[in-house]
Amino acid sequence: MRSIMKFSKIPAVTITRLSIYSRCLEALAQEDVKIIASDKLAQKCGINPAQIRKDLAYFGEFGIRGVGYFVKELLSEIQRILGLNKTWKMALVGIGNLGLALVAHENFVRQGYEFVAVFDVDPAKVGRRLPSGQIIHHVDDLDKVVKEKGVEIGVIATPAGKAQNAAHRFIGSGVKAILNFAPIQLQVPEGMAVENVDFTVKLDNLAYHLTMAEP
Amino acid sequence: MRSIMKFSKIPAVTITRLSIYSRCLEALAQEDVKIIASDKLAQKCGINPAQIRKDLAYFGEFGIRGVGYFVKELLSEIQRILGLNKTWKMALVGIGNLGLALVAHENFVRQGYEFVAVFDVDPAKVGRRLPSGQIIHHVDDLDKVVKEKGVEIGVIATPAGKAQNAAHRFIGSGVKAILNFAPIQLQVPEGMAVENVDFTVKLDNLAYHLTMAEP
DNA sequence: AAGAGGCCGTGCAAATTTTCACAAGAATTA
DNA sequence: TAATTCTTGTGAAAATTTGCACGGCCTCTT
Repeated sequence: MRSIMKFSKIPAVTITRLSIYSRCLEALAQEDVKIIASDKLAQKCGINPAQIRKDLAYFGEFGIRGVGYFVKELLSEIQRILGLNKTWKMALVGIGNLGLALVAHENFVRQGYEFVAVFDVDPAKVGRRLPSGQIIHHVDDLDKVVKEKGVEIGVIATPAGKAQNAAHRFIGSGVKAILNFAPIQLQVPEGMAVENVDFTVKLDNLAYHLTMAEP
Repeated sequence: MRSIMKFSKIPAVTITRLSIYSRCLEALAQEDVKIIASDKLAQKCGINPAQIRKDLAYFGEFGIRGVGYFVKELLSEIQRILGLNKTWKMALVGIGNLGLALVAHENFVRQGYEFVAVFDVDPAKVGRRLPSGQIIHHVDDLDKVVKEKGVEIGVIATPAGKAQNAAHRFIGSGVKAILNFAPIQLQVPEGMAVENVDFTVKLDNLAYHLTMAEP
């Protein structure tokens, strides 16, 4: 199955939606809902029901006709598809306000993501230990520490000016995926996966909406 | 012009890209670049040059054939389109690690966004003043304070369980746009704009990529 | 002043993504 | 067992989005 999937192209939006479905299913499981139909799930997610069924169809058949989907089962299938049946090791560069908040964020751990190393350039910070336990390393040691700890995902929470440099270090140390909070477009080689989290882009969307919606 | 635009449908992705162009243009202005061609800008943004020209074409003609775009001029036009020629007033609910980081984040101010009020439910927090100056109000006073201060955008940084409640309060007080950091799909009435910032969705994309790219 | 080279704006085709609509399978009832 | 009622999985159509390719305008050179 995996080997087939690997060559068929699945839209990025589908993966994003799978992730959203999993959030909804988690909530449903919490409420002790056993079975759900695509219509109901769609309503919860604000998505067309056919879309849900089609997204799932890329990966197999998980429902029962006339019945729906078993919540727990579907959740677990989606998590398997996304690759969440393991703990992913992350490293963070940039221990500012945002960086600290990220490390302290408990959602990550619940979802199977863990910060195993943190870095900064500020000599005043290097060597200190965070409340969550990690010792702050200097960015110059990134390559060494990343390899030692087997980091798989790099997280960049530096100011914009330092972000590309951080990216280069991650690239050099063999990390293949980067989550970037800096408001710039990182230049990375083919095959690297980069996801940007840019609050101000989202705010700009809202500002545009408000501006257009005005009377 | 505005009144024409209001009825023609512009794709949400276009707005998002405009926002990205503006980040790139800001960087170029910083480097004192005066003029840029769509090809160069496209390269910087990782986007097709025709796409850029087409996105801009929704709103007018901003370039000079045979020459390119004046960086500062185009930047200012895009900012005008997005509605950034004013300061937007935001309110934050949820003064946890993430909330604190957001309030302290200097990028917002630079981009024309300002937190004019902050809220929490924790009695231990209510009444205290943040380093950035805002006094923490109780969420029960949200309606009153939001109306007093003329808040236009609500930001939710609560745990998932409290997010829908926060949204209801914003809706009730007449706020028409919400930036949601909680990992749930908010239920809101027609006409409200909601943008979600969900780190773990982005991480799931990376996890999927890494899983699929494996040998 | 004419010619050459560069780049924007845009019609049109291609590709992608979403949505519809229905056959097929599962449970429930008579 | 047959009829009824659900809801999935999926082809095919519709809608949207992207990318090409070229006419037209601008500047610079000769």
